[in-house]
Amino acid sequence: MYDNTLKLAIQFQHSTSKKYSLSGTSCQTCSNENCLIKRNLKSSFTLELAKTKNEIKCKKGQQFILEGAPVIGLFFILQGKVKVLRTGINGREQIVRFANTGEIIGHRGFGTEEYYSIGAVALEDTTLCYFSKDSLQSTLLKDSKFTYDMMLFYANELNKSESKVKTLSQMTVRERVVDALLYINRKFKQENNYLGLVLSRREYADFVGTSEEQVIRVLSSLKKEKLIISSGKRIRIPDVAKLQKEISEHNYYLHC
DNA sequence: TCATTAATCGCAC
DNA sequence: GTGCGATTAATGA
Repeated sequence: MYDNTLKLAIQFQHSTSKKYSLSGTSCQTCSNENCLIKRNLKSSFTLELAKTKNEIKCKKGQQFILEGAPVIGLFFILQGKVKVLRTGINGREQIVRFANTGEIIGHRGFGTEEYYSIGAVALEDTTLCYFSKDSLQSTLLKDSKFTYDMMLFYANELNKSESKVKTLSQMTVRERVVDALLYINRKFKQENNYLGLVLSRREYADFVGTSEEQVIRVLSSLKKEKLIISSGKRIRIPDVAKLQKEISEHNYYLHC
């Protein structure tokens, strides 16, 4: 069954190395100050790495990492929003996390893994910076500061994913939905507390691990209780502290 | 506008 | 809590 994905991945690898040569934003002029590469540009090794950057443009809804495809490198989000998912039981998708501008995608597949264990889909038109596995690997071997920063990043990611396990296993559906709303709010904050990321009920369900119906029920009761304000897919949290109280009794103060 | 897709609700289990 | 199916709302060609 992986035949097709493999073929696609190879095609993809081909097109990224040929068509999208060094163009667009260079790392030096990039405004993503929290990007790992950007932060380490003082090093000559990283500067070398920055030169190998490829830019990839993704349309909304486009999948740029296929589950089970061979690992070809690492992606940084130059601009856009992405969901990272894994296919679960019965082919239902489980959204592992969301990623915003400046974040890294595909790092789990890096190193010993041969194939990506996750898929990634652009949630809006997104521009990615792509670095090949080889050039990244040689930089990591030479530049200890960069490697150290990567390690911190990995440690942090692991911490988050452990928190997520706790959330899923110990909280009720309602609490999980509230937690998800607060997470999206923290991560994709927008003016006047509107969530900066619009998700379908299905996507909320896939993220918190329930059915779409459950999400709908929780959201409409939250709306009745005036804890959220929503019109269609857009959701607003009028009082973040009040919503936080819904889960703070658990003392499990969670992922960011 | 109309057709397709998503959201909602009620109901049985 | 879960899952189906009917109804209604939203979206996009």
